[in-house]
Amino acid sequence: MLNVGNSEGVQLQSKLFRGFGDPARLNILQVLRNGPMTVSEIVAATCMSQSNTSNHLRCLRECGLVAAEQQGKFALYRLSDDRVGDLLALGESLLADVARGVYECTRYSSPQDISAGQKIK
Amino acid sequence: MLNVGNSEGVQLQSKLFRGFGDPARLNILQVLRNGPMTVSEIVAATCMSQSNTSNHLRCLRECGLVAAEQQGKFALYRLSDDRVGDLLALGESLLADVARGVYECTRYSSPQDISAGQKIK
DNA sequence: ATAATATATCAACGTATCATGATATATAAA
DNA sequence: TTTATATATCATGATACGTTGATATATTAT
Repeated sequence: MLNVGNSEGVQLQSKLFRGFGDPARLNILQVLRNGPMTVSEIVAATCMSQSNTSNHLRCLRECGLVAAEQQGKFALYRLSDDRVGDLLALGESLLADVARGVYECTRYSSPQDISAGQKIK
Repeated sequence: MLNVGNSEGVQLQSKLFRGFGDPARLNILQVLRNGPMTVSEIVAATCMSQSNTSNHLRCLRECGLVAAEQQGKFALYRLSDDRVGDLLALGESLLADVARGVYECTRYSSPQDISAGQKIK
């Protein structure tokens, strides 16, 4: 029953950033910077499965990071706000200077990097 | 600069954003916006345990989001780059417009809100 | 009508991740 | 020296998360 990040603002903001913190969702957001895309196009661009893409799109849509527009049997998704792209750009700018540290960070970090590395036993 | 859109760039950037996506780490980053603080001060400001704070500080430090300076038996932490604060500010700005959606998003979202939060009445 | 296409939904399982708690290290004071 | 204070480390248990795969829904074509 710990109260980590007890402030409502921190909780909400962490959920917002979590939208950017998952590789699959970030991948979707990045490809949408090129302009609106249908789900099929996003699937092709990200090489993710259809259900996985749709699952994450729902999350991104509910969180207001992307917006969807139904067009016949297609669903056209777009970044909902310029600041979403701004955040991605700012993240890129920052990453350009801290990339080495991020890459080497193994604690509380990306699972793929750990499993790809040597196992310690 | 990074070629975002490729999978490696997305992986790295997702790790970067994950630094902001955890409530505990975000809490630390937010309090550090007020200026450099020792670990004890961060512990007091965030109401987190000492070991938990230290664990997350290590991650943030290794990822280059914060910098530490040893001063006697104290360790003074600060945000490493202005863009870290910029990202937080931009997140707040965006959140001001999408907060309702973020709050209601239950899939791929913050665990504390579900388990510790009050049920819908 | 049926079939094909596009997207959404959701349960379930494997695993990454977090907080804890004990311990280690280091510096400063007594 | 011993004690207190400050911070770091790390194994571990609990659980939240993401992918998969099956299925549902909806629209368009035949």
